[in-house]
Amino acid sequence: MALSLFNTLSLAVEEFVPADGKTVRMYSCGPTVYNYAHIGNLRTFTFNDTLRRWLAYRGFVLDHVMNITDVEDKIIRKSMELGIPMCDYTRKYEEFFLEDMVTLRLEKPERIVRATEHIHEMVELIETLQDKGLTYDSEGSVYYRIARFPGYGKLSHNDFSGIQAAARVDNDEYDKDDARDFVLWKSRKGEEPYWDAPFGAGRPGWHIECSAMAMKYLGSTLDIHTGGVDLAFPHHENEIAQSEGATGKPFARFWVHCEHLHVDMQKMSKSIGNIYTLRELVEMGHSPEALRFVLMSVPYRKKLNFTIESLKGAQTSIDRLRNYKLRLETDKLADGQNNEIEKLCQQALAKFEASLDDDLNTAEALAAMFEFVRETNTLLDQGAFLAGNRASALDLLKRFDRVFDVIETRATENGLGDEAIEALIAERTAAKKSKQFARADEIRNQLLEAGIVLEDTKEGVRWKRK
RNA sequence: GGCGCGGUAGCCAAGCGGUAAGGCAGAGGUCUGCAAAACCUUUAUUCACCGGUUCGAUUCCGGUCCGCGCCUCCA
Repeated sequence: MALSLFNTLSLAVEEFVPADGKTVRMYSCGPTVYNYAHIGNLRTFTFNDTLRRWLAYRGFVLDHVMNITDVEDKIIRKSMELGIPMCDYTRKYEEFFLEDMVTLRLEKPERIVRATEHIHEMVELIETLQDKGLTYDSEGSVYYRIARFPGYGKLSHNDFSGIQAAARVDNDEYDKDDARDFVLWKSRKGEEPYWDAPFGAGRPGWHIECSAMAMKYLGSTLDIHTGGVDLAFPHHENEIAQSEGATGKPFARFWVHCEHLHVDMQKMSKSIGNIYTLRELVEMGHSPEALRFVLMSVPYRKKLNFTIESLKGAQTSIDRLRNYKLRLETDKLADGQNNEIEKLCQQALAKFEASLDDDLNTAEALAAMFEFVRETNTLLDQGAFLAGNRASALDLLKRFDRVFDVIETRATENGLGDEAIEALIAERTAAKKSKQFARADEIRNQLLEAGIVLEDTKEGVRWKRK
């Protein structure tokens, strides 16, 4: 089966091929940088990463753009409260975000673009919409007149025809003609940051940045546009109105949305106090890979219920894969090649690939791996796994890690060097031989404290860094 | 009210017409000086409930109950 994705436009899983057959032009709504990203944000960005990696695995070239929203109401309010220039404030959180991406092993999109560096493009886009008669001015601000855009609601599958005739909506804050209308350009207020524009000083509305930047870098029609489910309406619906209103062409062929993450069955919220950040989890002693594993273990279209328990389970699962890899690399195996095992490798790879092709079914892909690990561990125990089978099993792990990226460690050498460790192991082996088990255990504990775990196998001692 | 999603073992979760993957946790066992690692056995005669279609339904259709999301800012 070919690579397919669930498209919010059609509410169906469709086969995906980039328009030009080769390069995937993809846009992802990025973070608003006014705070640390929480694990819910991170789930969506991890989904972007999985999608990226799988597209690349399938041989497509990526041209992936992600925006950084660095001008927005909350940002303005917070930076003004703190008396810090807006750009200093946002730059700090942008850096934290990029650090988190590295920690979580999220691949960097080809381009990460800031809203404040594309005001010019936004102004031009608004002018185009004005020229087409799709806007109206109100007290220095510019609004989109949705009644002029047929098809509004096609992404969120809302039928707005009923309220189409609605006359001027009462609203203290905005002076809109229709409830669906939204602001493209907000007139300057007080000491807020502003930019000059033909229609007056002010700042861009929330939605315009994505349309302007996506089209600037990727053209009028994107292959894929991604974001969290909550963005489908109104944000993405409005992006469609802006972009298609201006170009008359479909804005994105595929809209792919990632479901939310809950914590302990509840929505994350400040009042409940169940908002976690990557940094907090790492401080608590959990590994970034464990979080990555948890986030990837539930397919992106299902709500994910995060618990600390699941994080611990994820770590155990990762350790299992790492132990298996170590075993493949270090076990003494008899010469030859067992064809049955080669067949198992092929089957596991086929299931792994088919699962991810099927709308990124990461849960099933994981199952394929674990099934393979269990089966071949048994064969390893039985001595049926031969030296000639090593390569294909390791290759399978490598392919798995091209997407999941949780097996390879980034642990750096700490304190003890390899030679010192080998020396201590030799001493312990000698102690064991002369039945001095107390001394042997003492050495093992000493190494454990240094982060070295020993395993006694039939062929001798195997060690690994924790 | 409108649109959409979901209810599968203690927990997470796949499967979605042919008789229940996988992970974690638990119990017992093999191996070991003890560990660790690994393996084996064990944990759903059953997939919220009630009807219907079918030779056959967890999978399709209708209804009921429960939970959730969006419809205002939100990943």
